[in-house]
Amino acid sequence: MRSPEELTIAFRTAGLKVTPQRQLLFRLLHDNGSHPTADSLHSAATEVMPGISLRTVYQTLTDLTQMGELQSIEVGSGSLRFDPNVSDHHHAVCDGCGDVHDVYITKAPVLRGLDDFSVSDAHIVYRGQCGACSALVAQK
Amino acid sequence: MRSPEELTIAFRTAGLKVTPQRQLLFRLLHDNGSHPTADSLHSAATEVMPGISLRTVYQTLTDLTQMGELQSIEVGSGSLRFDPNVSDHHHAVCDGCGDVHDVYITKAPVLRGLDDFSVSDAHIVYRGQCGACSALVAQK
DNA sequence: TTAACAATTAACAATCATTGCTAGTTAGCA
DNA sequence: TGCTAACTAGCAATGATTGTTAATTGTTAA
Repeated sequence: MRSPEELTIAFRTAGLKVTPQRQLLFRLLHDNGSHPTADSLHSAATEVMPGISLRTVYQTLTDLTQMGELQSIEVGSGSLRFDPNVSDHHHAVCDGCGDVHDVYITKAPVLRGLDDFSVSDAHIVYRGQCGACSALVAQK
Repeated sequence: MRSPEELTIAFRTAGLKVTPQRQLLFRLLHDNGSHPTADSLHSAATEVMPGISLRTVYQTLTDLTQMGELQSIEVGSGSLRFDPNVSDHHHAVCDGCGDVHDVYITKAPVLRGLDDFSVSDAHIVYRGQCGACSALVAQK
């Protein structure tokens, strides 16, 4: 995802308006590696701007996703998560704490059973235990 | 997933009861490669047994999943899908018709960025166009 | 700088998938 | 056959997300 300044230009160019609410969300999302949900973003936004609507957060997230500035991922936590990292990567979810980590593939998997299907995208979700949670389990 | 007959034994052994509703669902799921949702299964079940509750379908799906007879997958369609194929495999989703296909990996991907994370499971979702949908697009 | 207009916001209702609860029914063992 | 725990159906409740709308506010062009 581009910087708040660049997004401001991009939104205006697309005929969209740049409001204080959106600028705040641009800032909260920029370089955010926590893979937040709409709700957690709304909470963070409320700290700075009390009264901001959850609906507005959803709307902005949808806009950003449609513009390709944000990637939405589903990791089985019940709600969508948003990732400002739109490079080609995958995710590892800790079954202990639920945290989501970025993962990169250096060699793509070899497939069988995809005859007659043209793949445009692939996304891998790894599950397991992160370092901190492994340590917790081991100490018990 | 095992055969309806084997599941009957397994359920009784686990202290669970085998009702007509459950037997019907065992049959509807056995060798079912359509990756149905709870709702589509309920529709199919209703054809045979009018009045069967959606709640009962959910309950049985949960039981089967907990017993390891069923795998539940999320492919971004809004609702969970269930797969009686519990072998180690992945899925390809057609962006045209939404159909889900089974995919097998012959060589696992090589990773970067997973230091300090122990992986217990990985699931890949491929997106693209199935053969039939590719043909439709081409003819336009 | 201002007027005009389309886009946005907040609030609230509505939807969809799923789970919780409960009274009545039933499978399966003794 | 009778008992009891498990199951079913029905309905309420939840959580995430989207639809709607009246009032507000960016943005652009004069």
